[in-house]
Amino acid sequence: MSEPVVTRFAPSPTGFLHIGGARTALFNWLYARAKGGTMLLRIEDTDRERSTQAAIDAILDGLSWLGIEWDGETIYQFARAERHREVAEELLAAGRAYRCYASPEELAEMRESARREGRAKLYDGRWRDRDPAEAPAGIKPVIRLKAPLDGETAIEDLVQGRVTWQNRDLDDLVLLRSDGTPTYMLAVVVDDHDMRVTHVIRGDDHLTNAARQTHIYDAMGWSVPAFAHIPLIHGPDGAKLSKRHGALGVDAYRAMGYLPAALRNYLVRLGWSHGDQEIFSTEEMIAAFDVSRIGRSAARFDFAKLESLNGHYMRNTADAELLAALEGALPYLPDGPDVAAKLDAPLRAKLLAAMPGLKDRAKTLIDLITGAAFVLAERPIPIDDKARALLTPEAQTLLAKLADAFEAVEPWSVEALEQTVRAHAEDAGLKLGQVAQPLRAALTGKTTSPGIFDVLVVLGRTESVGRMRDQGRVAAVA
RNA sequence: GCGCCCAUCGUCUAGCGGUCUAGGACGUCGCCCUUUCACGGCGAAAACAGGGGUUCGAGUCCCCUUGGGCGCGCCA
Repeated sequence: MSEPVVTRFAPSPTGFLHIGGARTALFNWLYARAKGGTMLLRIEDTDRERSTQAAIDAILDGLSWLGIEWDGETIYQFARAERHREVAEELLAAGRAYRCYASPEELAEMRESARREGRAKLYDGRWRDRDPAEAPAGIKPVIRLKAPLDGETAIEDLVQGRVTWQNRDLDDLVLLRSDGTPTYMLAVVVDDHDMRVTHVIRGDDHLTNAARQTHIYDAMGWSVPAFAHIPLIHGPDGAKLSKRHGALGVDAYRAMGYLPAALRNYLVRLGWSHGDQEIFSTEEMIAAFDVSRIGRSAARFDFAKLESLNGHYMRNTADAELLAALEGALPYLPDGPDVAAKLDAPLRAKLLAAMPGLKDRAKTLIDLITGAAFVLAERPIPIDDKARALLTPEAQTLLAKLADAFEAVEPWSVEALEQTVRAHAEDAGLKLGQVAQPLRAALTGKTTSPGIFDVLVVLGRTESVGRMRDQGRVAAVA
């Protein structure tokens, strides 16, 4: 009965896809999926000076890493400039727009006096009804919209509610620049209309634009789409999260070892809620999502929560799948390429075996690599200071004896190993921990690791005994 | 300066006039589990910005103040 939902994500390729843009894309995508509609992607590349192919690639790459897929062909706004110009001419012909010959200096003056006199409207409309015959020679005009002078303009925002402006505060915006290129305001309206966009979901930094864009829709006699202006994401300090303030691109989150599913889950809960639910599978998100549940206040970005969520997702990912995710992320992670270079079938098998113990202790894929260092290390393995301190002469003696015992343990299993170690500890009058810690130090070079018997099993008899002998010492020598 | 938006624990949020002595999650702090570290379990501290209304009754509605944000380009 009602028309199918069409949303769009419309980034300008002047930088990477930052976290706010990623969430906007996510919301557009979720809404379209939730309503059985489509999400379109439009690259707003009309600023020829600042748009770059690198930025376009980064945005596309970021979206696909996040698992956000758009429908249909990517639309490039600049390619539609001719159509935008047409609409401007149409408006001009219909008397809904006019040529303005004001110079930059005049404009600056107008702005200054408006500000001085406390007026909202910056451009005074001096060419609005002026005879074109008075046009100064040799000056290329811009085309401005004849915006309504009185009354008010309102939008029924799906998130913000009814928002109203007095038309006397809104001036005649430029549609076409003096060089004949369309402005953003014109291009957005024409494209959204031509693309049959039904729902414009974007950051609330565009809220004021909605009023002015409404004027263009009205002038063309087009129906205005539904707006949903979502609150912005701020940095931990409450200031705007933007490129200028050190915000990160989504590629940075990939490089920090976050899983796309975790980032999606974190992002969806920033501004949107579904009762007390914190964890959402993609299917659940789609089923539960609605713009009416989006809050109106800005949120601060909290790395601690993202990290916690990421840990949750890692623990709940099957070992093989997590290993695959790790391998896929290796090219982007610090030291990742080194790991990738030495990753062969036997090593992969060891990592897989170690994964249950590793993933419980990791919040990010970087943690996973750090934790897996003992698997990756080659004899003689590096021993850190805290581990070194554990390797006292007594401990070294113990390790040597234990190594002898390990030669004979059958089978090489957690159970058999534990039995052997406990027996040794008892004989020596030591607690299990007093034996386990030096053992851990010799085997992993650290004071923390997965369960020590799991470590032994993952490493195998030869490697384990070898590492123990590297650190061990027979009593007679000491 | 002008316009618009926002305001519940440190953070993300639940709350849609009475069930709120305000719930959940992250973080913090205890305790338990324990071979380390995690994980897990249990528990604690922690918020309705302030002031006026409306109402029998306000975190929930209205107004003001304060605080924050966004916008005000021939950028997008």
